[in-house]
Amino acid sequence: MTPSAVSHQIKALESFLGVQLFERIKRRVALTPPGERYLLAIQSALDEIDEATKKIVTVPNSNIVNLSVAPAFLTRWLVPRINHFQSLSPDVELRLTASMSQIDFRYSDMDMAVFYGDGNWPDLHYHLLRNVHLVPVCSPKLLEGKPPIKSAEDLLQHTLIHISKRDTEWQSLLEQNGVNEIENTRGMTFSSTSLALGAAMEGLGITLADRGLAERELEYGQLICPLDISLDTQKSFYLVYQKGRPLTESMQAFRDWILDEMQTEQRSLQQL
Amino acid sequence: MTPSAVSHQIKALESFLGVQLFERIKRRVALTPPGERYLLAIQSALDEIDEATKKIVTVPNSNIVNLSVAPAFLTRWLVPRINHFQSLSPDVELRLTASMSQIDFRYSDMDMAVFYGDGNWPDLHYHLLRNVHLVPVCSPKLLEGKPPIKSAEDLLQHTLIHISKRDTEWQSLLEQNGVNEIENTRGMTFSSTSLALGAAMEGLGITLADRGLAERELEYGQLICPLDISLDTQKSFYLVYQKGRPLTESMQAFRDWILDEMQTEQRSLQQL
DNA sequence: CCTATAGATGAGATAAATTCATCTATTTGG
DNA sequence: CCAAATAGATGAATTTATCTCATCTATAGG
Repeated sequence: MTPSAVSHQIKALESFLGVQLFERIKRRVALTPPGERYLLAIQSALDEIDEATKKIVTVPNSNIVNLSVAPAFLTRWLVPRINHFQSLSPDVELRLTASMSQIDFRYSDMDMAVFYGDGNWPDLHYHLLRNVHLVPVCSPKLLEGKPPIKSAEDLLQHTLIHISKRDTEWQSLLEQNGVNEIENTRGMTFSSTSLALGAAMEGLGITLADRGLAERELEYGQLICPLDISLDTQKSFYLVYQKGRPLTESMQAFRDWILDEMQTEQRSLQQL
Repeated sequence: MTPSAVSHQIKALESFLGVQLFERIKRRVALTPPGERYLLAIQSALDEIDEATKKIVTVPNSNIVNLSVAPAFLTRWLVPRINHFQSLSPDVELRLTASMSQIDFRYSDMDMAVFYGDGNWPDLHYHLLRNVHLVPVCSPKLLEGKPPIKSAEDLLQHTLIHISKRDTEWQSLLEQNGVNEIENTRGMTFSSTSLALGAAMEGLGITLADRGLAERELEYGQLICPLDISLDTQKSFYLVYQKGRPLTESMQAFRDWILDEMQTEQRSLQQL
């Protein structure tokens, strides 16, 4: 709203009331005594409306949180830890939806979301959860009886597993590691990280995955890192929700938990 | 504002709040518990705004009352009594304007008015001041050396004085008193009651006047009633002012005085 | 079973609010 | 002392919000 709009509105209000609310003093304005009194009264009333609106919107007993989550993050990070959150907040009910797209909150029932992206959402609150570093992973079975992989170039001897709409990831990683001319390599494409990881675990090839999201498979030896290189995607997972929207206590509980959990993991990783 | 507009606004508010305020029960709506709570809080706040606005608008020290008054009423009833009002409310300044038309307050600086009419003004507050009964009046000089006036028909032997735009008054009076065929009688027309009364006092003819407005002239013998008949015009003088507009203390003082004065006069008349 | 009615919806019209361009008068800095 | 910057105001144009109108669905009443 511009100063011009404010000036128009003040003029209209003074005309409507038949009372001068401001005294014009050269290039300044000052409230008149009636203006002071009116301000106090109206401010109080508007504060009450604001308070009542906040109370009504933040329904205290709304224990449901609707979450739209990037699928890889959902299945590989969140779901395994959900029990920890529930044990801390037993009365909160998370309603989880996997979605690869970045929903538009205006046309959605979702309360919060986990986006994978660059964090450029001016209309949203967003909290960094974790940066994404992609590393090549494959089944140990893939390498049995095969020459060891010692360089990025050696990766090309195998099937590269891509994820739809993220074709550039492999190319970026290879280029960063000295492989400049990449011919049409043998490959296959899946529509999601989960599917790609599943295929990799079956020994169908090598895919790229965020180390943190594949850590359980890596721990159990279902997947291994055949080469110690990684790609900084310049993208991250973020917790996002609408600006200007009061959070229920359940939403706050979830936000606080997930940020704290990420910090705890971050500390653990730094100690290793 | 139509039900349709209300429905739209309720829908928008519920969407904005993310809370259902009304429960739709077939063809009825009922407030939900959150709706009840919100209503109480918002109603209270809006009442405060309304109160603050009323207080700010009713500037306590505005001692001026602008009045637009039907001319006959002004000159013949109000002006003679103005001193009484001033003695009771010495700090109130009445600014009086004579106007035969019924002003439109939206386009006028007037605070209050005295209208002559039928009292059908739905957008205004109106208080009955007095009913208007017209009686024929003339100067005693007119009748000197002439046959006495014993019936309505005898009135036709004299010049009838009309007031512009109120031509039907004479005709109505005569018809009500048995004079059915009225030829084009000799007459003259003036633009106001005051002028007509002035002409009657000069012996130019007989005019119709409200008994109360001509009472001083009748008292002093400047005018007499040549025949004891009267016309109920179905119109009255009313004090009027805008609905929804807070009255200053001066306006209230004037309203209370004039209504009280009229009641006092009414009692006096009834005692006679 | 038909008519009337409450509430809701979408489109168009109207009203209100805001922005933009410009002005005047004052303040500030060189 | 003068030029540039700035606060507040104004009018016109644009944008947004609100309201009305037409219509619909489902229910109630005669």
